[in-house]
Amino acid sequence: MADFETPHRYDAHRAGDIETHWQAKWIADDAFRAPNPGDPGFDATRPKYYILDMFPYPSGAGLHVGHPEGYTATDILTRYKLMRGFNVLHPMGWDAFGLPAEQYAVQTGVHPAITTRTAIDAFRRQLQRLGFRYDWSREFGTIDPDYYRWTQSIWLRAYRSYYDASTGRARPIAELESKIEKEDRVISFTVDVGDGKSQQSEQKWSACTPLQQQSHLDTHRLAYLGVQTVNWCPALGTVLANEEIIDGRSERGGHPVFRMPLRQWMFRITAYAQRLLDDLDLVEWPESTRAMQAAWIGRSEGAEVRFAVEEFGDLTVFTTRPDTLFGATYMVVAPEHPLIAWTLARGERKDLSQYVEWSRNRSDIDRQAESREKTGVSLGISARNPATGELIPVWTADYVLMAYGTGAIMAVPAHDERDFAFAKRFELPIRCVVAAIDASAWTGERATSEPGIACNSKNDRISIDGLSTSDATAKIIEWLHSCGRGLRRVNFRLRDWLFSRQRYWGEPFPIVFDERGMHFPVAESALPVQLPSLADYAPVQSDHPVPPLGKAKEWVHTTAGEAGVDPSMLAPSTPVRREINTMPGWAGSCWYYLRYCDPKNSSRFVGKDAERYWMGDRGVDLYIGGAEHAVLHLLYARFWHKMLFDLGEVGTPEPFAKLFHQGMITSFAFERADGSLIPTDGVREEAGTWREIGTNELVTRVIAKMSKSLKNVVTPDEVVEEYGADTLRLYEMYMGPLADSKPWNTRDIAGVFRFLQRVWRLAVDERTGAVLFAREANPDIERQLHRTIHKVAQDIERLAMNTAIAALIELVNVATRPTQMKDPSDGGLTVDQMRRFLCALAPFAPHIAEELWHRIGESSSVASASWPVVDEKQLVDDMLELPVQIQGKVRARVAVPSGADAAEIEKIVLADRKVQELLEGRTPKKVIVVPKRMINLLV
RNA sequence: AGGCCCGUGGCGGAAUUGGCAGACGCAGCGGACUUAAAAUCCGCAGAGUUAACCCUCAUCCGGGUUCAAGUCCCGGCGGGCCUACCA
Repeated sequence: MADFETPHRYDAHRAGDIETHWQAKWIADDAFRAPNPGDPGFDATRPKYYILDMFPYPSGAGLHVGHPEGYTATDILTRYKLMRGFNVLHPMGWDAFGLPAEQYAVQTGVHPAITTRTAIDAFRRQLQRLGFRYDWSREFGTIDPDYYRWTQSIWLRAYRSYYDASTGRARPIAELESKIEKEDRVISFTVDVGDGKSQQSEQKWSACTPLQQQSHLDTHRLAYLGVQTVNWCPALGTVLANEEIIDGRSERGGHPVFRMPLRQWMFRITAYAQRLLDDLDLVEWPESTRAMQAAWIGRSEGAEVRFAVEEFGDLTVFTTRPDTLFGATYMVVAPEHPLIAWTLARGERKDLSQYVEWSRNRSDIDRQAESREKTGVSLGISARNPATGELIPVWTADYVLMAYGTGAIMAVPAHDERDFAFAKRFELPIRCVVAAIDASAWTGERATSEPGIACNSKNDRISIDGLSTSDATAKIIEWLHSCGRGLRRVNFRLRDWLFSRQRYWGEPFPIVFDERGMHFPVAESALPVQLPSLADYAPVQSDHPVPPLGKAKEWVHTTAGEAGVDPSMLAPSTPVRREINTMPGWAGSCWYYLRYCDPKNSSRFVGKDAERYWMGDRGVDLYIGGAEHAVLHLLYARFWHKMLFDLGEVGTPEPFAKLFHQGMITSFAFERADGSLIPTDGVREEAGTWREIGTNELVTRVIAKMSKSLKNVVTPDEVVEEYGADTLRLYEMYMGPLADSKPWNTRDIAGVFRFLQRVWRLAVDERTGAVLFAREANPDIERQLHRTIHKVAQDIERLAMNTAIAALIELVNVATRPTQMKDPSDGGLTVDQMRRFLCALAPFAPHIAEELWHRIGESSSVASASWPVVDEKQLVDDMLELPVQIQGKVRARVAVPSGADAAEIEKIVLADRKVQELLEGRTPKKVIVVPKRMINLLV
């Protein structure tokens, strides 16, 4: 409350008035619009800067104070870069399709089309109240048909493309098709044989049915229909990508997930595995994120080795340790491996079929719960070890995964922990074939997987005994190759990306099926395929996937002409059914940063000129968002971008040049002696300690995530109400380093609020409202002003907003007039100094800066001012006080001219009376001088 | 279990490249103003010792490299994140 004596004080009410006034004015003046090349007002002489916040997912709960942290940082940088003469693109929009919105809708009974719009409006309102300088004319949501029309279009491009391994890039599949047709190649394809089972077959292209031809092409398309073992989550009523599963449960909701084979739309992201790995070198990303992506891609080098099985043929394994081949005493195949079906077909094997059935129905959680006790069953057949010539037994066990490598392994129990545990459990032979480097004897108590020296590894034709692991590996691969039993191979952990979801709230696929089961794309001109409005959109909880779109019967069953299939592919009257799966939540966020460059374009997903200009040579200049997207979103978006790059649609190989993760904003909670947590309102403070209300027991303050149950959630709205948006922005940035996780402490907010009050008082008389200036510039303040502006600029560039603000506070503290000062023009800043100071403050606290800027007589916006020029001469002192160390301890300080070189400094210091006293007549044996830093005397 | 990151006053943090540890803010203490309080302004403020200066100790613990270590290296302890049968 403004005191009656100081009616012109900067308080929460005044802050609110100032902020809403300027926010309305900025919007009315269209001040945030960033023109594109060719637009009026576009200045081609300026360099571009594209700064992007991670796509927010507007939830019904609205913003909490964690959201604006990254947004405030990008806003500061945006405003700063504009003042530095850049054309800045800083857009905002909404990622609004997907599971959370749909689940919220199911819970509340309100259609997701309505709940998402409401949530978006609330988010936008809250963001605008903080004064963020987004170009709102570029705003869109992934649920806008004008947007998802292009999401579908890009998907179609992937559908129409294949990865050409010879050139290492994506190309139109029509090229592949005409080549196969011309050469009339023998092609392989899958035929359904009923019962959901299928078979591989092959013959010449010309002899194939169109369905068989399509089945073959599907094995090349980048977006393809394939049968995969999927992660089925009955509770969510949908399948999930591997990336969406944590500890065997769904990332959202923590429901159990089961594996089952299903025909689904996939993305051939594995084709890009090597490039996705290699190009991590092109980007300026946090090391931890690059490491996580590399680990997810999971490249391993090794060999493929073929073991002969009587009558069946070759059983192929992948191994990273082919040098241990002589130690392979048994083999294991995954329960889903074709060898199992083959074995079962040859005769009744109840134990085997029971094991396979049991392991298939076991969720991943069960597997983990049972602490990895190895289970398995022998197939009762043998394979020949190509190195030893021995027949070794073949087992099946669920510790071998069908989805990795070939789904089969050679087991080397002496040198692999898992194989060792299995061999012990089932009493299988263990043979040491790698001796330790230190020549210590193998104890047989545990597997040794470290590299060493090969031993017990020779036959009539080859010996690798005595070779190091790497030499032995090279030699055995060469030998395997020469006798046709194996070859060098690189394997990736990355698997193809499952892109279908059995949910309602997502982009429909632009695809239809005819009665033969062939799929046909919807023509570009017929896009978007609109999501039909469904009253009952709830997922169907069941043991088998039932997509809710199936309920839109009239929409599903249509004709090729109605659906928009090119008449040259299918006659318009042909009855077809639409694809009823939808795309996953990730789809829309894979390319939104491109759409921002040219959001209204109705003929392309992004205009070429706009894309070339804003994306430049390296893509988005700075991308800020949470580390939780380190793998999923960032990997998917890179993959889409690379496809578009190959197809000539975008100009950069990578989408995001520089990435930065802001830390999490946590909160305080209180912990009892037994470790249980107490909500914030159940505790009172008493002389620096905290006691639980009621029991009066001492509790300790701990850092915890903000959560409803702990009653420690803080929303931007309440902070804005109490202090204003500028204070909130300042506090969020002042808390600590942007990258760190830091606790919200409501008590500390007062500090930055008081700072803004001092800024205000520096320029405005609180009693009269008159503007105040110093009559003349104080040279010390002038010097510090230059230094402050210099430091603020440097700190913003490295996103160290906290120290930039500290520098601004220091300056204001120095310039503040003492209460006793009778004539305000005896202190403070001159109008010219005030102008420059406000420029430096404006990126952080744009509203108060704008208000004062106008009060001191400026008419245009402070945001369009140029960043103040710093006089280099003001940054250096004439004299420096150097610490003088004797034996490495600071004992004195000596003033030296700042330009003095080492010899001069030594002379001055040794001549100093205090130094001579401390030396007591001793002569230094050694003198270390670091100009501008310190001097160290050793006696 | 493995990989990565982190550990600085009562609290949030600063120290950008190995060079004066603790900037700035919160909380605290003292003073000025006031009849008084709030607000404001001016100071103090790592710990020990001291009237004060000095001095000693101090960046989780223990070693090491260096003229010099919060910063680099090795080994512990504590916390966080990621991965988790990937052959």
